[in-house]
Amino acid sequence: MVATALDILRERVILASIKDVAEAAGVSIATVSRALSGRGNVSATTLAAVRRAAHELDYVVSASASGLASGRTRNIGVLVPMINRWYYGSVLEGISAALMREGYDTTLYQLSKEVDQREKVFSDFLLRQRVDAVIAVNVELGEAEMKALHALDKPLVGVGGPLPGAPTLFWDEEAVAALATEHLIALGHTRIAHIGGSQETDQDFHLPTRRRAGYERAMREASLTVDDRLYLGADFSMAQGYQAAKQLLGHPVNRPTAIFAASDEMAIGAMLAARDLGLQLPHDLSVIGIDNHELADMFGLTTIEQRPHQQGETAVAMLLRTIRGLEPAQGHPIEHRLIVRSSTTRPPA
Amino acid sequence: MVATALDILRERVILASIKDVAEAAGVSIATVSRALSGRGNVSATTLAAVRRAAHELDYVVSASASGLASGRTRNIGVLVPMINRWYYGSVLEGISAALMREGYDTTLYQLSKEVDQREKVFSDFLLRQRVDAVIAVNVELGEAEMKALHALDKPLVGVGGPLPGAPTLFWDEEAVAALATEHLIALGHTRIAHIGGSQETDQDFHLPTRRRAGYERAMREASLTVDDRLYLGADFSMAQGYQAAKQLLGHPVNRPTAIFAASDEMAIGAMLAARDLGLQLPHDLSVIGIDNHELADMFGLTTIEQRPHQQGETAVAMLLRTIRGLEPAQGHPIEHRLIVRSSTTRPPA
DNA sequence: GACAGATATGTAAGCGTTTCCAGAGTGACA
DNA sequence: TGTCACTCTGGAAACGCTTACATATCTGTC
Repeated sequence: MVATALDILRERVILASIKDVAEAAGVSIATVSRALSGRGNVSATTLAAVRRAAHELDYVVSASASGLASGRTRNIGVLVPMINRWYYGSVLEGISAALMREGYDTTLYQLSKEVDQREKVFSDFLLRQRVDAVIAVNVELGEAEMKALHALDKPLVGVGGPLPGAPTLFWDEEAVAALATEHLIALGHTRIAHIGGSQETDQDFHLPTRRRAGYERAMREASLTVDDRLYLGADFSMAQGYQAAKQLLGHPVNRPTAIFAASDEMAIGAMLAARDLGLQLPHDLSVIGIDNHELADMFGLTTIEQRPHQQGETAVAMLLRTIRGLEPAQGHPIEHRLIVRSSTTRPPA
Repeated sequence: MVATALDILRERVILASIKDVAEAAGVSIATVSRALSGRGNVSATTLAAVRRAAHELDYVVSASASGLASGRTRNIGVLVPMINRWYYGSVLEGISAALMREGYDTTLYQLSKEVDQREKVFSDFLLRQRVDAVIAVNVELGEAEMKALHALDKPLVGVGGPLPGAPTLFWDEEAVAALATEHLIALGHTRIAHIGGSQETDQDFHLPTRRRAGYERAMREASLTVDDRLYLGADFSMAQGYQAAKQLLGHPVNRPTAIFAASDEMAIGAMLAARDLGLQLPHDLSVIGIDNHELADMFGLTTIEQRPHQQGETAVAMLLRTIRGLEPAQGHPIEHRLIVRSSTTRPPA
């Protein structure tokens, strides 16, 4: 019988257990466990022998057995409301890369819109004793959910959203929004519109409200009137940003000279709308967004940078401090940075 | 001492074990296991008693213990090259939602660009016996990696990329590209440019090459000459699509009347470039992409739809068939659909 | 050279399940 | 009434580790 390429693939490996390693190295299984896990004293020669045996047998510790015996799983649960948006994808990439570097697995719990599915995450999935800790990304939790999370009695870190009772990496949303607005004010704009969140988006996370508050504060501090007709809600997507901008710019009276959008995607939508209306950018209209989305550079969009990948990495670092029993990390604000590109300029004379 | 809101959160739950449930229900632990897992015979009354006891004690089976004893983990490993792109995020959402519905956890293995990290996925992470099966999304695996994957001897399903020896959900890339090209030909175009992949992108997955082949086949079948000057490589991003289109359209001689881009993002970049050059769309230039990206609708982009969320769901269904011991699913092509919007029209007279 | 303290190793008791096996009970049938 | 087949249940042996405890060996000190 001729071995085909596929036959070779089928070549199956019998997994070695700690016992096999112990025999091969000529020591007890307790010593193997100590040598490989780095807990307890092992002489240098024994350590070397065990390592070599383990390597030759392709031994990898069984997660179930180790987890059952020790209560540690080397696995972290990550709670996200969705995955296929640039922000969440980037945070996840950061988290997953950092965890892998530290030898941890990442298991993903997407909080579905379907209520019973969402409930199951808290009542079943997280209770299976599969994770050592939880990172919650930008999720607004109900009281029962918070209780369930804390009842796990496992380290917990929040990213983005507020997470009562747990260290959280948060953006000072108000300050960020104020900064964006102040940038426009400093350029001389007075009629500044804001495209923020809608009723709907605000239920998920209160961020739009806080950004709007920052915008209004900056306006007032500059003694500019806040005109409700210059506020429009949208769902943070490019398409709705486009719609909202058309609405704002199409009105014959008192057209704004600048738009502050609560996300880069909406800001880009606004730029496209202005162009379609025949406005010259940035001469006739300045636009600023928030995120430093990967598309911002291409559109020359002035924005405020948040680095989601970095946030994911930082959250992992905070979590590991706690897991390793170091003084637990404190929640703290994420730094932000204004990136000025070509989409903002002085208002037309 | 007054209980604050945070104190309430700290209220800790002692986890019940199967023994507690057995005592509460007045049966043996073996019976509880049978009742709750649905394996083996249990009388209706016993079943009810066990269920009630389990519910009252908030009992959830320990993943480690169950995994150790049975070898089943109720956890699926998902291999992806990256996360923060619309396509991957959407596939992941589909996979994760479908798995959760079935009571499975999803653990994420992002194949890093760093070689040693990538190697660790195959040599350590996947061998920890933490997963029951693996879904590989659009990853081009080396021979050693394929061997490692098959050596796990666990069900394996591929999405997108080719996965020798495992059922794969794949796109007929050539047919899709040919269809896009034929759409333009049918409208009367003869000078059709193609923006495809670059050397670099092709190393990751051979998809750009196959798409180019489809384009050339369609051209030849229509007796049109394939002009190498009408091919440009890019990295599938909007920015590089923009650059490539500027290059193609800026040339004074023999400007193409249509562009087929191998991704919607590149196609949108091309549309923006054309606009910036003062061309009237779609009159002066037709553009077609591939993906039906979430932005395609807003830009009126004609495209060929692939539904990544759906693909994720389907992959899970295929996997579960195998896990459950049903006749394992066969790999098969994903259906595709031409969606005609306003970005394509007849060439200028 | 005796002894304390540190270091290295082995023994064995879990960890919380699943599942094989045996035995008890039940009903059908001759 | 005895036998067989079937359903239901419990006892107990895994599953592959970690770790408390006991023991043995090695330092250095006086």
